[in-house]
Amino acid sequence: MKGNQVTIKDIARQLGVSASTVSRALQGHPDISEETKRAVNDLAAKLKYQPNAIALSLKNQRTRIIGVIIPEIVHYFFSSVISGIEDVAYNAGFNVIICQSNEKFDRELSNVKTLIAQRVDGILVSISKETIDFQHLQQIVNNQIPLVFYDRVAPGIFADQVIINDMEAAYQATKHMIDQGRKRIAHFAGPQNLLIGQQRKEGYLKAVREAGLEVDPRYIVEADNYEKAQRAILNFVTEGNLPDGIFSVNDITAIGAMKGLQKQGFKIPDDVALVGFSDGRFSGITEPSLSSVDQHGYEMGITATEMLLKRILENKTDYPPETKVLEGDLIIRGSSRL
Amino acid sequence: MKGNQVTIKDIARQLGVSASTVSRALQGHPDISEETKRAVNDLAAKLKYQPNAIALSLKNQRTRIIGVIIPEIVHYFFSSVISGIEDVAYNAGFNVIICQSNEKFDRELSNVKTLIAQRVDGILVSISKETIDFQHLQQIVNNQIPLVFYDRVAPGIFADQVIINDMEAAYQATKHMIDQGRKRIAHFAGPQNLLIGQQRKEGYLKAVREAGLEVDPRYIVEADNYEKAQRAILNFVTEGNLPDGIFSVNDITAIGAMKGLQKQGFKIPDDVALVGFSDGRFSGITEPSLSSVDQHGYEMGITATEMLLKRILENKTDYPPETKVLEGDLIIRGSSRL
DNA sequence: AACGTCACCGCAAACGTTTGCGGAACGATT
DNA sequence: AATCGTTCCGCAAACGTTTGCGGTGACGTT
Repeated sequence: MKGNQVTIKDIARQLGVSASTVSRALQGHPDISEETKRAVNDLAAKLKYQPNAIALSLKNQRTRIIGVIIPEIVHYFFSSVISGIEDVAYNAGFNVIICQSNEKFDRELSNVKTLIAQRVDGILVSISKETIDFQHLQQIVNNQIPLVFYDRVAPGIFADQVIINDMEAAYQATKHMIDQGRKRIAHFAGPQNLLIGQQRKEGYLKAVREAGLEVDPRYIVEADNYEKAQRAILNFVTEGNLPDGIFSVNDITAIGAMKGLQKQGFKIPDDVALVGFSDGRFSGITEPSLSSVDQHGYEMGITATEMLLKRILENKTDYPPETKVLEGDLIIRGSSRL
Repeated sequence: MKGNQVTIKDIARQLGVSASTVSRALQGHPDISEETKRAVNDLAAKLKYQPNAIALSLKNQRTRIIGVIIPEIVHYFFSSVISGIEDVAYNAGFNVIICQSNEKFDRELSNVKTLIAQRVDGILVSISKETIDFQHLQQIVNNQIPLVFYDRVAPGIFADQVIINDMEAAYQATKHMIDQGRKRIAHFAGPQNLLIGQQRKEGYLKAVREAGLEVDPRYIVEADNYEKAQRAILNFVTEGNLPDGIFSVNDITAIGAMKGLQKQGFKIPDDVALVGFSDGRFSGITEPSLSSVDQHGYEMGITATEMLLKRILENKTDYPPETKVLEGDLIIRGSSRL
């Protein structure tokens, strides 16, 4: 972009008319003669004129851009969400600016500032694992920029949100193993400052308690990635208290557990049943295939963006925030089926 | 964005000074008295003033935005690339607009128009599987917008590109199986209008020929996804000409082959060796784990963005295009090790 | 001849910011 | 008293576009 892009003024100059005439001609305004319209449109096509979206944004006070803050793109779930967002945005004529927080609070902060500076028409946020202060998000609301949280919401912020029914899904996943006769079920939990971490643990606890089983604190381990899962498995083995079922906060953790157990010579699901969360491309591929909760990332992206676009287009300032709860579907595969 | 965002004018009005004074005060211009500077900065902080990036873009004729066209986000390789792009862009103070072509030519066309209209400072493109006409990409060059292709390049367009040494990597992958004594090696090939499809096939052919093996056309199948691989396997089985090694154009195809073969009761790697391409998160997870070529998506994103930023920042119009070739690393795992 | 009615088009302002230039006020120097 | 140098600030233009308003000329009607 160094000044050689064609503008309305260029067309006007070459045709010896004013910029306003060109503008109106391009819009088919009735005030302009057919002859002029033809000349303008022909020249515009010849020069491959593209209206300057920046000038339009400045004039119209809207950018037709929506900003997305995402913890990490390289995750099946999150990239599915982006895909859903992008599809809906595209069909509505909106563009998408992606900002990755990399699970860092500082970067999330910077992302919010950037998106506000860019005057995006709306923002979609899933907060980072580190985020416990929410002033920057409040700032979005204060600036009257429509805001929708997806998956990981910020408590206390008056905004729309779309989540899945984490507790219920976690309950179903755990109950499923109990129904198969498992008695000592562990939970590999996520960060407890994230609502989804709390909810999934709650669901697990509910199922365990409801079945009259003992809640063993040693069976609740904070482990939310491959390596931590492997270490947790080793701990179980060395301490001699291996569970007979594990509900993990996500798939990659479950797979870490699977690989760890198999390395130790244990059989899945015979010795230990496994259920993950947020059904990724992995699940069908492991041996045995992994039971998991399908989190419907693509649908979540679609839903969140639709909610956001609704806010943007009807731009009402009175804000009765809405919460949409998607159902997570437990998909039973080889890792938990006897 | 409906006019309630704080502008320089708001600050100026409240302080009874002009907009120019506020602007200079915020930049620490020496013409402005310390007293005024303090007043301006205090008020700006209090009102949480954020400079309007759109106005700046219009004035400066640069947006500090780079546009990315990507075939499909929901792929480990492509999402890794985005991650690399986003990291470099962020550190350089640039934003990233993502456009997904969904492997459709029409959508790619529309994406290009959008990015030009948005007057992005540079564009990164990996072309769709359908793209055989390149005028829209030439349009980018004509508009003097810096352009870098990554992974899937467009022939005949005078622009930078970063690719991996597909032929060599494919050659190594195939040769590796030959070295292990395989004699009847098949290739599951990608679309041949994509350079990467051609190159990987070339590498395969080179290794086969070099070993003095016969090139059997029945062993070269156009199959680049899970389902097509499964069908191809079935064909092999029913026709009774099962290969003893398969080099696939990507991992998901290799995994389709693996699952298909296992379902038929064949042993991997004993009966058939498998090697995939573009090492994803999958590879370590299958049973047996999948040999693959690590395509270094994250590094590719970094390299491409660095090349692009260089073009943007030095903004020279004379264009000796550069091609960077990254090395793909063959990673040998259980699926091809005897 | 005076007026009205069209059809067609241009002027200028506005969006928010930066910046060259000019100018006011003041003290200091001749 | 006139001039000069500083210090500090405002005016206006520019980026590309849209749009209300006004203007011009041609033609028809009285």
